[in-house]
Parts: sequence; C-alpha cells; structure tokens
Amino acid sequence: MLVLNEILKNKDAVVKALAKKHFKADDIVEKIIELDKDRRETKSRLDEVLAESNKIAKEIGALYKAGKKDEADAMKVKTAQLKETGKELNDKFDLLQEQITKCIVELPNTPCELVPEGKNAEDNLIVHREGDFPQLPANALPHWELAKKYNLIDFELGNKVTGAGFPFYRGYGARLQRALITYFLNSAINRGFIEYQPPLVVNEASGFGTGQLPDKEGQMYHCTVDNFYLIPTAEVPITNIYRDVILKQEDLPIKNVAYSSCFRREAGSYGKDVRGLNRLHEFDKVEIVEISTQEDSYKILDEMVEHVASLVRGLGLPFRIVRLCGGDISFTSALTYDFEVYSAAQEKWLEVSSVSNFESFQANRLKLRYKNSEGKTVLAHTLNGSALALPRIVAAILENYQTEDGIRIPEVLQHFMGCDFISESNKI
RNA sequence: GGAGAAAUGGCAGAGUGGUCGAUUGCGGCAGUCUUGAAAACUGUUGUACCGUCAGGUACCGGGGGUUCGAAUCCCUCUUUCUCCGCCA
Repeated sequence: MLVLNEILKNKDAVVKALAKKHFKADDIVEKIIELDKDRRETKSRLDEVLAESNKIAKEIGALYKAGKKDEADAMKVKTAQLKETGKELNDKFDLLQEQITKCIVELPNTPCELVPEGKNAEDNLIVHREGDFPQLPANALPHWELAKKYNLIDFELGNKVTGAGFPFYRGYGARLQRALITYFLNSAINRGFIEYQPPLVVNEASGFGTGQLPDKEGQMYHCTVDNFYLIPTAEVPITNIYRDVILKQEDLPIKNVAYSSCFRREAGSYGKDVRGLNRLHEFDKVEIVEISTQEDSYKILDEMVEHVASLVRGLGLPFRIVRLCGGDISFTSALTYDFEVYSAAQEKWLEVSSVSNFESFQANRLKLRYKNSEGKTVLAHTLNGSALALPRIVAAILENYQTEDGIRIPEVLQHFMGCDFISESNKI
C-alpha cells in the first residue's frame, strides 16, 4: 500500500502516476484527504479528553494519599462525562483510521517513469532479444506429445489421482525437473543468494502481508479447518520472514532464493492456453527475493534481470525481455520485466519469469523497515523474480531440443541428468 | 491431546493498583583521562500519532473488561518452556 503522508504531500503526482495504470484515483485521494483531516481533529480532541482524565486521576490519587477520602470521591463524579466522550471519540478515531486504510488499500502502486504507456500486452516494450530459433525436424511435436512419446510426463494419471493441472513427472521427466531446480539454485547461490526451504502453507496474516489477501482469495487453495493457504509462490513465505521487522542498513541488500512448489487455482482459465504444461495448478519454481535500501533498488532490479537472463542463456533458449506497460503491469509493482522463451513447436512466446521492483509498496503493508545511515527508520524496498518457473521451461526445452529420434539435453543439465539424450532406445 | 509455568525497552532482568515510559546491569552514543587503544569515570540512549511552538496522547505478547487510575486485577487468544500421552 502507498504511504499516507506521500499521498497527502504529492496528491497530484500520485493521481497522475496512477493514470498510467489506467486507474482513476482522484475521487479516492480526495476522500482520503477529507478523512485524514477529520482524523487529525478527532485525535486532538481525544488527546485533550484523555489528558484531562489523567490529570483528575492523579489528583484523586494525591487526595487519597493525603487521607481526604471525601474530596476524592467528590472528584470521581467529574470523570463520568469525560469517560463517555473519550469513548465516543476513540470509536470515531478507530473508524476513521479504518476507513482511511480501506481507501489506501484500493490504490495500486505508482509506476516508475520507465513504465511505458499502454493498454495491454501488445503495448509492452521489448527491451532485449537474444538467441536464434531452432531448426526443428519435419515431424516436430508439441511438448505434450513429446512428453507422452518418451514417457516423461503423465497428465492422465494426474487427472485420475488429483485432477486436471496436476501432472506426474516420471523417469527422465522427473530427473529433468530436479536437474533444472539444482541448476537454478546453484546459479543463485553462486551469485550470493541464501537458499531457503520455506513452508508451503501459510497463515492468513502472511497472505495479507504480501497482498494476496483479501483481493486474490479465490486464487489460493484454502485449508479452512486450520485457516491456512497453500502458497501460490515462494514469495509469500520468503517475504513474510520480514513482516514487522526492522533491519540494519548494513544487512542490506538481503538476497534470498527458494525452491518451492506453487499452487494456483487459476479459476476461470480454460482453452488452448492451458494445454500441456502451459498452465498448471501445481508447479515448481525457484524464486529470488531481495530487500534493499531505497537508493539501491533499481540497481538491484537490473542485477536480478541479468541473473535471470544468464539462466535462460545457459539453457540455450531463445528469449526476449519485455518491460510491462501501464496497462499490463501488476497492481503492486512499480516496474516489471517479463522474460519470454520461444517454444518452437507451439510457435509461441511463453512467459517464464517476471521480475519486479515493488519499492516500498509491499514493505509498507509488511511494516518492513531498516535504520538508515542517519539512524532514521524508513521503509525498505522489496523486489522479487522467478528464476525460474519450471513447466514452461521444460516445454521449451522439449520442443526446441527435439530431433528426429529424440531430445537433446542442454549441456548445463547433463551432469545432473546423467545423460545427454532421451530417445526411444534409452527411455525409461 | 492433558497438566503446569511464563511473555516487560537492542539484550538480560526488576517491578503485583497511583509521580512507572517503567529500577538496575550489559550493549550503543557523546565526553573526561590517554601518544593511540583498553580500563575507569561522567552524561546520554525506544517508537508512533496530534500540535506552528509549548506541550500532549498511546504503546510492558494480541484483543476485551474491572477501576477515578492497570505493566500490576479479571476474561480471551497467540506463542514459548517443563511434565505426561501419542507419533514420523
């Protein structure tokens, strides 16, 4: 959520910035200003009443000590009215506070200047493109056919045991997953990230902390008996480590990496986009999360983008980096780069990573702060990115690396796979 | 799952109804001393909100209550520890 004082101070700038996200903010901002004025007045009056009550209480105490019981009892009468007005003002203050928060929570994060104008994905800015499209054999197949042919992934079995969108990986398919996870984690560790293995289930407070709740409640699997949620990304537990935490400036930047399964209900998405591995309810992902000072966050965003690029490059997949436009960028993000790999048999660009700087938007909600060099406690900046999401990478590898009689394995994975080629003759 | 104990400032740890925002120690910061450092000594040291200032208000795990007045009493929730049971 945005910071109240910033909204009050720079209301025109906030309204203008949010217009880029096609969000009409002026009504809400006006309402916030009005509510806040009322809140300040109420607070002043409440404080006066409390001060008066405290004063009387002290006098009564003094009288009791002096043994003047009658005078003390007489004074008690005075407090009844004060107590009542105090309670009224207090209730009013709480209500106003609540209403203000409710308004602020409706406001998306302000996009940074680099975010291009635009309505939808077509207006995103391609900032980088790398790698050549592969020459596929004449009998090239989409990955779901290849997965079946070489016994790598069993979608039907997933349907039987759980439901659509929960595939089984087996044999070399399972090994490929494990190889990718290891490759991604090792690469991050080599860049100084600390590896975490988080819980896959979080409580309600954590869901609020990273903003999944209350808006995206329907997108998460909910264990109602214990009021737990299955995580849609490791971002949720990893970022919530720092909920209500005050860090030291010398702790920053914090660089965490976590592999986790991710669970998404994906309510409402059907059709050809969900074919095969393109969209699943449960999938694996390695996520990087960084916490930085306010000054360094954009430098760190660039570093994260470079790290993700090195992963895709290492796998030899053609990819492009797009800077999301105002209409396509998420509610919480100030600047986002998406990575798309080209999946040659489907002839489609598949989104495999999304790297974002949230500036202080998440930190404000999390109450994640640090003491800066002047000793002042200020909000930290948070960033995260997929590095990387597995299923679409697997899809692209299967499709792009297929030959007439098998699937080659990218060199960086061969050691973890224990083979360099999957074929009819060696399939498991 | 059952029984009991506890939760206080950066940390340790007092405080069981009124000058307690909280004794004290450690740590931190500033100073004295010293060529420098250490030690010793002296002072200082939480956060948020309201107010132009003076100042005021709130905060002793969270929430509610009793009282003129709550860190202190009551209820409730959470967490931690000890014991018992169960178990990978």
